Amino acid sequence: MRRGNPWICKRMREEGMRMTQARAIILNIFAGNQGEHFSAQEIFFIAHRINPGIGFATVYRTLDLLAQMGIIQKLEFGDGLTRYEMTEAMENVPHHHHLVCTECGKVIDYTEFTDEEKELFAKVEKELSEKYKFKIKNHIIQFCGICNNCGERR
Amino acid sequence: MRRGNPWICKRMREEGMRMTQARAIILNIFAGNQGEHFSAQEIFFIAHRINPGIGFATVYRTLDLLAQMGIIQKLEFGDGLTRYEMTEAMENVPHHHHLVCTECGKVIDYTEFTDEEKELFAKVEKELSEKYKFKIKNHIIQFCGICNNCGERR
DNA sequence: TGCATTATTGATAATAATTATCATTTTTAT
DNA sequence: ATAAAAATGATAATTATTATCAATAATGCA
Ligand SMILES: [Mn+2]
Ligand SMILES: [Mn+2]
Ligand SMILES: [Zn+2]
Ligand SMILES: [Zn+2]
Repeated sequence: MRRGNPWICKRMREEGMRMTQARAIILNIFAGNQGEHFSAQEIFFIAHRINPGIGFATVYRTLDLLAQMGIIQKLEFGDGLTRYEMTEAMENVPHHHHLVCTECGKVIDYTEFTDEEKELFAKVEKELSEKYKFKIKNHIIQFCGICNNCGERR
Repeated sequence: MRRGNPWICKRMREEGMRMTQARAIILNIFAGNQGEHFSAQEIFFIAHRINPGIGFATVYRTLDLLAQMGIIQKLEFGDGLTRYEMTEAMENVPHHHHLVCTECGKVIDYTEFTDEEKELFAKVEKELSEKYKFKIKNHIIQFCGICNNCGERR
């Protein structure tokens, strides 16, 4: 079986870690499902279908590891589950923000940013960094409200 | 004992709910500690000091209720605990965003927004609302990174 | 290719946060 | 004061996540 993105393999080897079957499978799940926001359970079930030997603990460990490495990012949308998606450090992953429906939990990604928006954000990050001596690595932006569906059935 | 903000009492009565001791105590904790981000446990311990009869379940129920009413807001900063703060629907609560240290968990509130920033945000919300038919109620904005303290000890 | 070393795994138990249950107590309107 | 209903607190039950540890698989080298 192909053992996933060579860049990731290299980074792992450099830190004395190994590219294992379980890790490759989980990475593939993320790579093959752009735009999804997976919980540990969801990853477990999908991985389990591919290799029924895989255990729950490994899923949690791998998610932690990949998050540490900056390959995936932890997200919480208020439904009590931690969710994960690939970061834009990975190729083909566009920068995006989220719309979260507080009624049904639906999450919409959007990627349309005006130049004005991008510039302003860069400026704000720079100012905050300096003012608070804070090394900003990324931002999480969610607009919370009521989605199309939930709005209608009122 | 004073039974808290009349506006909140009124809203509760209107929906057939009652302004109870426990609720008043918890509301007071929030009102008296602007800028804190309390977990259920923290609220429980403080409330317990004021009235040792108060129970854990009531704390959870009250936090849920107040969040439903839009008086407090749920926040998750990635430390596994759900936290709460008063919303700007309450008087004396300024609109603000968060800086979150991914190393030690420290959270900084900041309230300095330029007019440019505010205008742009209003515009973006409006455009998103229309494009995705999404009633936006509020937004959660966090800049994640490494705080002053954690940065130095590297 | 076979082997030794050691990171990783899977099964399982342990934690810890949150939710559900239900008899008892408060609140509120009369 | 009283009756009806909402709310509470003690406690058990769930549920997500972590820790443990013997067994397994990945890696570098002979
Ligand atoms: Mn997303
Ligand atoms: Mn805050
Ligand atoms: Zn919805
Ligand atoms: Zn820090």
